[in-house]
Amino acid sequence: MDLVKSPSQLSELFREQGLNVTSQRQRVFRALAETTAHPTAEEVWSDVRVDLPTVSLRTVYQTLNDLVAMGEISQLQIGSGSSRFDPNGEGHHHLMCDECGEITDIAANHVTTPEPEAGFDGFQITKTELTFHGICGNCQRSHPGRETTRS
Amino acid sequence: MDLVKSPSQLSELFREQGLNVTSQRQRVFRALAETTAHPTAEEVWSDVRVDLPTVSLRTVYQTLNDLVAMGEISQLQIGSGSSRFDPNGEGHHHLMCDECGEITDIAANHVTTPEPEAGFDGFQITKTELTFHGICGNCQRSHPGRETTRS
DNA sequence: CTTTGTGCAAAGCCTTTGCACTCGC
DNA sequence: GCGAGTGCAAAGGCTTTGCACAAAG
Repeated sequence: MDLVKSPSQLSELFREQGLNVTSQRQRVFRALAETTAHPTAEEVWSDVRVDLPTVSLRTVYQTLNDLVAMGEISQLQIGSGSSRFDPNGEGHHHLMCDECGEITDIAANHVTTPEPEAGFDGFQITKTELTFHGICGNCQRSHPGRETTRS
Repeated sequence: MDLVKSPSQLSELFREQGLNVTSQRQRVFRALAETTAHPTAEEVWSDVRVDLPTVSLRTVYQTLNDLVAMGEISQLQIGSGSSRFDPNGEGHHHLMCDECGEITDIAANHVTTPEPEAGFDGFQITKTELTFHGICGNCQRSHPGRETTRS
């Protein structure tokens, strides 16, 4: 059930294709292995920049596209905004602040993942993702209690 | 814990503000009461058009904006794409096809909703949303077994 | 010297709104 | 006649890519 190979496997693959394995590319590989379930290009970028602050978004797209071309990850064109890229990244859930939009990851083992009863109309479930909506600590501090959550 | 008033309450409110309650507006109210947790304007539109096929997206935006202005719903500018509007809409979960992006609702009682253990860093959870990712029946039929889910 | 990376700017797409007009009460 | 609704088209924002040049091995 893993979809994305480890950074070293991907490196190997790149070499096989005659592509150099640069530090930027390796860092993208790692980002894909470590980040959230379905990151956008920008999320990958921001993760990569932790270690390589000068990397350009252009390069991230490039590498992501290369990976898509090789069939190593898939590009999901979903809904409105940006594409999301699909590595494995099992075991993440989300805590999302409805106020500021910040998303925090939660390790899966902090929560019991429910199993739905059987497939719905032939739907084959590959991944279960939990999103807890609410107000993050920061936003709660900013304003005592108002519009978004009214009591 | 309900955030959005019932259609009739909202109608009343509109009248109080000196605004007419038209069929379009009422239908938007109902859509907000019935639809998914955080619908986009377009999702509301598409729901409304079930009954009022000629309604314009413009009108939906108008009504939604009115409601936001009156503080009855909140507009969440999250991530990249379109704003989402926040009514109550408790009790929905999602089945999302990673292939075609189709989203199906599941009634909450088909699934046991897990409770996370306590708040994470002061995060106050107001809503738990489950998203099952996978491949829908249609997409499975389209191609026997390939890239997106590899075995 | 060739392959990558970079930065900017433009292309393209999508959501959202402004405008001018029509409709219904 | 007035408040609302409609349709279109334009504005605006965002993601993604093309290009020309710089850097690295």
